[in-house]
Amino acid sequence: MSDPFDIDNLAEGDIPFDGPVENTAPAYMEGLNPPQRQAATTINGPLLVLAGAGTGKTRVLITRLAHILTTGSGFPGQILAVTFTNKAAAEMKERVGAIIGDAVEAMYWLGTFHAIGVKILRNHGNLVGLKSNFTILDSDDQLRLVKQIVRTHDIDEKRWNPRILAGLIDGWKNRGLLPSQVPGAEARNYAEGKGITLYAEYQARLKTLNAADFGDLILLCLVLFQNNPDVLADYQRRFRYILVDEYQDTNVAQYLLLRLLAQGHKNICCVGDDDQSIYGWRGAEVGNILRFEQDFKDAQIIRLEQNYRSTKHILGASGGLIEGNVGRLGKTLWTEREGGEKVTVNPVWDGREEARNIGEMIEDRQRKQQSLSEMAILVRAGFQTREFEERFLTLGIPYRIIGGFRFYERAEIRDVIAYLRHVHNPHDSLAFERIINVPKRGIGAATVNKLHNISRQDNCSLSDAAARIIQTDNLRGKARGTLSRLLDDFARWRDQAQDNDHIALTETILEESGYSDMWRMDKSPDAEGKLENLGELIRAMEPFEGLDEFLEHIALVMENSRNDTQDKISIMTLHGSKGLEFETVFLPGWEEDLFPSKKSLEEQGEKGLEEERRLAYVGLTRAKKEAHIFHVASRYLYGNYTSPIPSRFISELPADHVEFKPSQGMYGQETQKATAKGFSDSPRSWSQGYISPQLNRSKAKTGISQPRRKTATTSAYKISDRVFHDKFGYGVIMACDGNKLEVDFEKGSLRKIMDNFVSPA
DNA sequence: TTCAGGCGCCTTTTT
DNA sequence: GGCGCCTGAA
Repeated sequence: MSDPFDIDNLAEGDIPFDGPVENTAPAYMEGLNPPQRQAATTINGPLLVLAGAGTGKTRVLITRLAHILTTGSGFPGQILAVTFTNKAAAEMKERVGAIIGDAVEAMYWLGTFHAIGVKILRNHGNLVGLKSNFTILDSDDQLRLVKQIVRTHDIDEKRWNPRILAGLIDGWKNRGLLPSQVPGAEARNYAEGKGITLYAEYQARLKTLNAADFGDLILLCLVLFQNNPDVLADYQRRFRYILVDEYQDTNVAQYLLLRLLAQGHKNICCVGDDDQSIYGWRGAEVGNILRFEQDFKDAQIIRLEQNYRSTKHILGASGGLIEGNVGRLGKTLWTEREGGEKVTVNPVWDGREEARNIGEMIEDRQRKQQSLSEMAILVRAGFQTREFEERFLTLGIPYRIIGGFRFYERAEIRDVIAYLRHVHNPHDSLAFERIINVPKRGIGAATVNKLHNISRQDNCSLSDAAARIIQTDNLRGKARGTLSRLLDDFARWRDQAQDNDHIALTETILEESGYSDMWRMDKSPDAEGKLENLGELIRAMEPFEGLDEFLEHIALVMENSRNDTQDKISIMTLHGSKGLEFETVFLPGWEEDLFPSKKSLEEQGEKGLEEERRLAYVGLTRAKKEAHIFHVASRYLYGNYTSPIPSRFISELPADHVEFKPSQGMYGQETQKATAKGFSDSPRSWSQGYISPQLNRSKAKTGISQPRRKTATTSAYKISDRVFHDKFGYGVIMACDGNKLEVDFEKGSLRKIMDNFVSPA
């Protein structure tokens, strides 16, 4: 499907830096191969760079930016550089800075789509009904607001879950559709046609709240530009060069925004890989990349196909797999590297076996001096991580789970932020509602309902409503007093906020509101951790100048930036692994229904299957040297044992690049290929040839635990010491054996744990 | 208003 | 099997 002539044709095109510059190529160009160099220097006109996995995409992006700036073709402020994550934006800034120095600080328009949307709306939001200090709602706030609206409409929430509506609204916004533009047919998707009305109401409500949700940050920019050609023209003039990373992940709204902005200078460069588009389920449109040539006249396309990451076998296996997708732009990755091991397929009995086998392989590689940070376990779904965690805790293999709960999403953190948000902006009713009865003040649903009614009637904020109600007899006794006190508290905190010491302010609020006390009194095992998190929040606030900056930061950056330098193996979802690379990659759970995900196939059909296949492709291509696929015969899922069949993706792998491992004695001596038929046709072969876990465990003991025991030092802990564990909380040591402890945890479990996983308490 | 027990769901996730 | 959400009783 790939067209090898493309590159040749393009290479002979009129590239400004052919010839003379070749000899005097600046240092930052060194080491780029011809297509990479061409991608970095073709700065005029629309350009699509199709960058396969591991082909040096980031390098090209950085070089291109450096090239534009050092040749004086554009000033830092004239470049719009868009990424999808804050992490990617930060990395880009750092690496460009390493080449061009402090000038990178002037790259005001380098950031995520959303961050750029915010910048535009803070300046011109008044043209779309937003004051410049508008609040950014996260998905939690968004859902609460949707619920409120649904409830005013007498809709059966059982039948029409507000979450569905929130999802629909997101989807519409991703496609750049205002309530008036949603196709009528789609109204039927929620509550017999009320969907669009509710969407309209939701938008109206956002305006009263002076708030925007994530989708609005793009959608309202579109509206702004469509209705105000003069403002658009300004931005079109300003953005001399536009650069978009991970273009395959753009949604329709983002694409439309780019297209508007690019009409000025038409110097737009999009970099992406259609084979790595894995976010279709949240609105990403692969079509954007497939259509680039039609949408941007005279567009050039450059393919980066030389892979610098993986061995031939890994490229062969992943390349063969992805060929199963139709409608690709097509690339054939190649490498100069020789040798390497085949991708292995490992049938095991169940999830515990899977974790045990992978654990052994990890220890094996550790003994061969491979560091843990060069290994990763990539799973399809979050729940798969548990089995590995448990196994690694017993083995004492340090691990790191990437993704999962994020710091700013924890309830206690969101509570404190709600206090701060409401101090910062008294009209932030969602924040006010969140903490109006946290800690418990005796202001329950009945009171809040009254407040909502007033707020709707008088079109005022919730705290205004509160201020009004306490003047009346509408609310009596205790509630009236506490509410009045709460309003006084906020008034006082707002005064204190004038001092511009956001840290002291937060500490005051935590104490005076009784929030810290609430957790200090709490007897539950995680209360301690919650208090620690509050401390961490205060620390996280330190780098910021004031409350404004901090709130803006956390609205857009939800990730936990705890740095952790210890050598650990990474466990993460396949989605989370995009853009990363490891020497060795373990891919457990390649079974039908789990991977490809049943739900994805049910909802999206062939389209869903192709996205799952791309996910498999992403997983395999993370590996530099080794990729090991696992599938089980018995998977414990939602309280039931299931007998899955191996993933169809396994049988799609080209045989030349794959080694099918024997299934741990389950088929006797015979090395059997695990085709999709393998297990389902002969379920009995599992029970017949299967070595019991007990047997295997004793084998594992002699093979694995022994050398570990030799190096075991005497633990600093002794029996009856109290300790704390990140996951299990507090406990008391019941037994010590070298550095292995047996701990009776207060949450009720008795566990064997390596001493470096606990701290004294 | 609060808390306990029952019901239903259960992929991926950034901003 | 377990968590979160909602409902109903005190």
